Amino acid sequence: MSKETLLPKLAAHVLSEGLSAASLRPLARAAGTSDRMLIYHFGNKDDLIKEVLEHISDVYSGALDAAMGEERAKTRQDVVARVLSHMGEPAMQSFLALWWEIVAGAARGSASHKEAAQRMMDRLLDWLEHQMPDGDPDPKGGAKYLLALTEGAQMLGTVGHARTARTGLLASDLIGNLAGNPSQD
Amino acid sequence: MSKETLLPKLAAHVLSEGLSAASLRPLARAAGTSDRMLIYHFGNKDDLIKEVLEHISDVYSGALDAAMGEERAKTRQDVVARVLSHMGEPAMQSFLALWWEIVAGAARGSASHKEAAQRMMDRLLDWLEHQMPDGDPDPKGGAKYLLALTEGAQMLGTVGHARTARTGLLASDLIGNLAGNPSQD
DNA sequence: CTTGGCTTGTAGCGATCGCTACATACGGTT
DNA sequence: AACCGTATGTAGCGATCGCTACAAGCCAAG
Repeated sequence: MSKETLLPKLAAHVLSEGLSAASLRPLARAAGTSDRMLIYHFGNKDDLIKEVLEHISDVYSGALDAAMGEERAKTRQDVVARVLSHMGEPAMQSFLALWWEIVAGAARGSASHKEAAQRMMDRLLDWLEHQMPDGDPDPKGGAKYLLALTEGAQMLGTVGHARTARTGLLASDLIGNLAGNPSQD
Repeated sequence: MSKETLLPKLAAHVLSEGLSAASLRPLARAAGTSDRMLIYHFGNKDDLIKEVLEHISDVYSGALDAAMGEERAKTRQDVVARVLSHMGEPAMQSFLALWWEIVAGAARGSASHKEAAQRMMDRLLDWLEHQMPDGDPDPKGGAKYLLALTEGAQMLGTVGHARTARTGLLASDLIGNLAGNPSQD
């Protein structure tokens, strides 16, 4: 079984169980091989994780492409709503959990975590720029602004401050009418 | 040696080495005791970490109080500048690294991580409200808004997107003149 | 002085960690 | 047929993990 065959299964296991639970033997079991073979293919665990993260960031890029949305958003609030609904999908939950582990790794100085995180933010930023409304006065800067805002809101939701995040977005004066379904917390 | 004596040393070790490196024997060494005694005092590792995180969130509250600032900020951009300068201090770096580990733990479903994170955000939000400009039309909502925005910017900085964060803040139309020292990334 | 409850040291258990040594099997080249 | 590089299984190494059993020391109450 080749690396390329292994990577999707390894990625699936990392997504569902988390980086901190990703040790060789469980990973191998999930991929239908042995720890012995994982080391054989990837050299050592660090390089394995590195490649898995690269693989995941590629998959993530693909998911963004798929959600690229044929028609542009009309307003910045539409963009925010789109991001939130995209990240709120169940399929994104395990990715979101992994995301914070990657950020934590980057904060602790891991180069591979930082690279993976950087690539994903590059990609997300790019996606956001393409989503910006037609007549937006500053699409590039606005995308960066919305990136910070939505990521912060995302984090707040993760730690049980979804209500804070929601109220904060409403108070941004960009998102005047995000009416509808309430949220816990 | 009592729990109360131990906690600051344990907290210091967790801050400097990270949660993922916090195993009983190194923790005990750092606190001048034995793994045996840590279990004796705290029951098990989970409860130990829980108490350490509670302790740290108390210390963090204190640090916020100390930085409460005698005079109110004049504008929302002042508030953002204050937060950024506060979190940019070297003493805050290890706390920031720990923070993302806590968020990651919360995202993976750890109740104690989530509680600690919630408390810290409660406290930071409170601090932000007190920092809001005098004539602000919506201090409570505005604080939540600035919380999401600055936390997102913080995260971007952590993963090597400091420049993105900076540009995003500039483009927020609230932070029109954050002139001065440039930043990497 | 004795007793009894805190506190602590020593030793070790079973599990898991990343990784390696060694041997074997297979498949194509010469 | 002999050979050789790639792939794989089996076994185990030394380290670390969280935690526990057992015994000894300590110090105040009786």
